[in-house]
Amino acid sequence: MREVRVRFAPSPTGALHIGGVRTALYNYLLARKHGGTMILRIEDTDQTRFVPGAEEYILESLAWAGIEIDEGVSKGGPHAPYRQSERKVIYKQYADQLVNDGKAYYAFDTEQELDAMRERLKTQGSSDQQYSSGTRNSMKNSLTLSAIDVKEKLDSKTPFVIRLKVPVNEEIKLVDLIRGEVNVNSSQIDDKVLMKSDGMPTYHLANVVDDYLMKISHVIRGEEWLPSAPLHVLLYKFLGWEKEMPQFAHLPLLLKADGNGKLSKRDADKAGFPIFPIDWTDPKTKEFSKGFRENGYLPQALVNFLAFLGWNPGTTQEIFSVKELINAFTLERIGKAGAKFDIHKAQWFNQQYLRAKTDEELSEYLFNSLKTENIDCSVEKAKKICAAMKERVTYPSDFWELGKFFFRAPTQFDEQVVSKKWNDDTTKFLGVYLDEIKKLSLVTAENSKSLLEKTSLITGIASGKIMQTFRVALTGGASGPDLMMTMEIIGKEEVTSRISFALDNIKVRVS
RNA sequence: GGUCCGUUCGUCUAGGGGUUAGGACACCAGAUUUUCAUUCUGGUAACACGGGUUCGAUUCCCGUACGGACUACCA
Repeated sequence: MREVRVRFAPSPTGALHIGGVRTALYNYLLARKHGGTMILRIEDTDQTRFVPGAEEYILESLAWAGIEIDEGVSKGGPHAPYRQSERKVIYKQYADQLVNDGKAYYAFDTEQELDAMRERLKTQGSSDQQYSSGTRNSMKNSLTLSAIDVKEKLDSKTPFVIRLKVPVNEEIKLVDLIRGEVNVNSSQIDDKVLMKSDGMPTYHLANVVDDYLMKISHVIRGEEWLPSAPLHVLLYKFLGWEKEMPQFAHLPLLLKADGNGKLSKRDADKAGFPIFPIDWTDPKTKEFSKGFRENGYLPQALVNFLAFLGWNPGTTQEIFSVKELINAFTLERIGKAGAKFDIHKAQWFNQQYLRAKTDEELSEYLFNSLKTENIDCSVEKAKKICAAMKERVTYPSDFWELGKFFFRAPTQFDEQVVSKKWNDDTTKFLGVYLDEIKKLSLVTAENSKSLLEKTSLITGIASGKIMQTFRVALTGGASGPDLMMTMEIIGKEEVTSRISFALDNIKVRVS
């Protein structure tokens, strides 16, 4: 097997879609598995779609996800530059070569003329309106114009593009590592523009030239490129690079969770989950897109989730560290069908990764929230809270969101529980409990528990009957972690004042 | 419209000519628990359809349907 060199080649036109992150991940996994090289190339040949900040966004997103770049933009390397806009002269050279070899030609058609051609074909009922072997002879190009005319146009700086002269009726075979053999007849392919009138190459020329020059061994990209892959094969052939042609692997698409179709920001917004790695505000439209990072997803969890969208190891193991992923990953085990993006599973992965952390690591998350809330807390207390909350959080912010009551006495009480279960037994039980707890010097989970039993004996009320109202009195909410531990954490002062407050403020509803 | 790609529980998927079609998420139920959650146990639930080939097809082949991608001087 030749040296593995793969590339992730996004264009800086906005936020990096989560599907792009998965593509990058698979590239990265393959590179790491074979001790190869992961290259980041920026495909910015469309100047009209360039969005400032997008490249930085891509870099930051990949770094956050732990996808390391060995060579490329921001990193440098033997094949620099890695930004296509900076490689203009290189592409021109190969485009010229193709023209000289008779594999490509100049075309001078204006936009209006192209439109007219398509319109004409349409009204004729033709099934395709492509600029191809069937139409090129009726257009304005170096194939139909005299050599003198062409020279004159070129000299007078008439805008032109260079088009590939796609042969007629030739079977083009392409072996895709995921889909197997794909055959396309060349008559189906149009005379793609290789060089645009602004002197920039199109994606097709640029990616083939760069992949060759950068010695790419595997092209792993989204399925949307499959239809143009035969064209790329043709280009390799025409350029004389057939032997060095990389292997192709076209990844199945990420689809929306319900209904059909490609996963879009619209759908994600509607369902309330992100589809971009990190927050992004479009500098032009000011449109905001939320990110997985800011929404509390751990990068490892997201990576694990993403890896399983379209790939699986063939075992029942689901939790994989990046190292394990690298080890287990093979292109052969990538599926063919599109995968629906179900955020539930991502949440589950997030929970799993959160739970695997130590109380100490977890308390960092809590401290983050406490800092913005301006609340002081000892490390010991934070760790205890995290230990108690660990099994019930999905996101790091949940430690605060679900555990506010550790720091703030309730002012409101769960309506449902109060109206259903708050009764004379509750007030009686809590009254006695309050008196007893005041006698303790320190409240621990243990002694508050035995006090519970003691109070039960004194009052003759089973503790089970009042536990829910007890919790509401203490925390305001109907559910939460172990109550005794909660009492230990908030301490005697808080426990007594909260019980008193509840007793004074919750009205008994006579049923 | 044309070309290409795809189709196993609701979702991610394993499997593969003869299986009780397996796992995970979600969902439901029971158990545990001071509540909720956790945990444990159990359950509902799938081979798109029609033709072949075959003793036998969900698996192979061909169609159909459905879905998707592409069809720009965008990537």
